[in-house]
Amino acid sequence: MAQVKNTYQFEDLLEKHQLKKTGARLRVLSMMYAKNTATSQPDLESVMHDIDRVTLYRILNVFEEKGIIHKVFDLNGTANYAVCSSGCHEHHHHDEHLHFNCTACKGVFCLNELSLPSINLPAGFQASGFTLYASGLCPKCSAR
Amino acid sequence: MAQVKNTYQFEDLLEKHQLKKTGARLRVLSMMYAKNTATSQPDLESVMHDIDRVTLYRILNVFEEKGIIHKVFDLNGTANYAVCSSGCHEHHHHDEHLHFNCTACKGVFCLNELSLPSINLPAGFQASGFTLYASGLCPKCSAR
DNA sequence: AATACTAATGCAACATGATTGCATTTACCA
DNA sequence: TGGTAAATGCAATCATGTTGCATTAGTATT
Repeated sequence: MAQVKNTYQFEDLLEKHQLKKTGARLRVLSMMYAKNTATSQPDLESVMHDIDRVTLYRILNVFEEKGIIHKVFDLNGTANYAVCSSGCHEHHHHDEHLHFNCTACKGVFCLNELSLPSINLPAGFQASGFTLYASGLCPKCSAR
Repeated sequence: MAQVKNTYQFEDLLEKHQLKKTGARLRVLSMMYAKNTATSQPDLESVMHDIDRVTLYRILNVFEEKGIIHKVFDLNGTANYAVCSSGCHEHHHHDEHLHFNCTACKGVFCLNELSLPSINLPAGFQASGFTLYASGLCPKCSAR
């Protein structure tokens, strides 16, 4: 879901994680918080032409390490990133929700409101995290 | 699960799908049926040095189209392929089972015996397929 | 068994995303 | 307002995925 924030809140967020408040990081944050779908690095590159690919790569990496965003792969296996819900902490992500891949618009939706039912694994398997993927049509695309 | 088959059965399998019985295809089949984890193309390349990358790529693609194997992404977003269970048909995969990624040995396990609980999606979303991913330690790695 | 036809393969080349090293710049604290 | 470590930009490399085309090989037919 889109979580509206202003620049001051983004600055606080960076400060909280001991990250310097740079223009690139603030722009990435504002873009990711403004949309309700996950964002791939190519998505960011197509908008922020003046920021180097490697810089974006490292921004996404450090945001993931700090628990600000989490990574989710789309149907092509390319990494997408979405703003974490409140349950995320550094080095301990809590993205056990449903990731919906729209086959038409290629959007990746994080449906945080859905909780996963408990799963019993076969003997010997020790799971540290679950992620449920669904593919199909998102509301906009299915309305056509 | 490892499904033991002999060469004649692999030839029948290819014939059934109107695919020519070539050495490369038979070797890929025997390797994939022999193991109980999913196989990436780099895995195949590291063993079958004499077969071209592109050939392996196309073999995996045609096997997936025919419903012989199905694709599953590992934690790095690279494609892995596993032998389909009985429920798979051409252009209509039935891989709605649990995919387990071992963070230690990097193995990808398809746990066909587990069926997914039913999921209620938010209004507007129309799902055509589900896949559940778990990450953690497989039996061998957790035993250490 | 020889032939012909189509599918399958190998090779070259290209595309995209991920990743590292290093020099330069910038944020921020003393 | 410097000084310092972090952040950025640039160049380069690697891995995987993908297409086109010439050659080879499987298979059906005679």
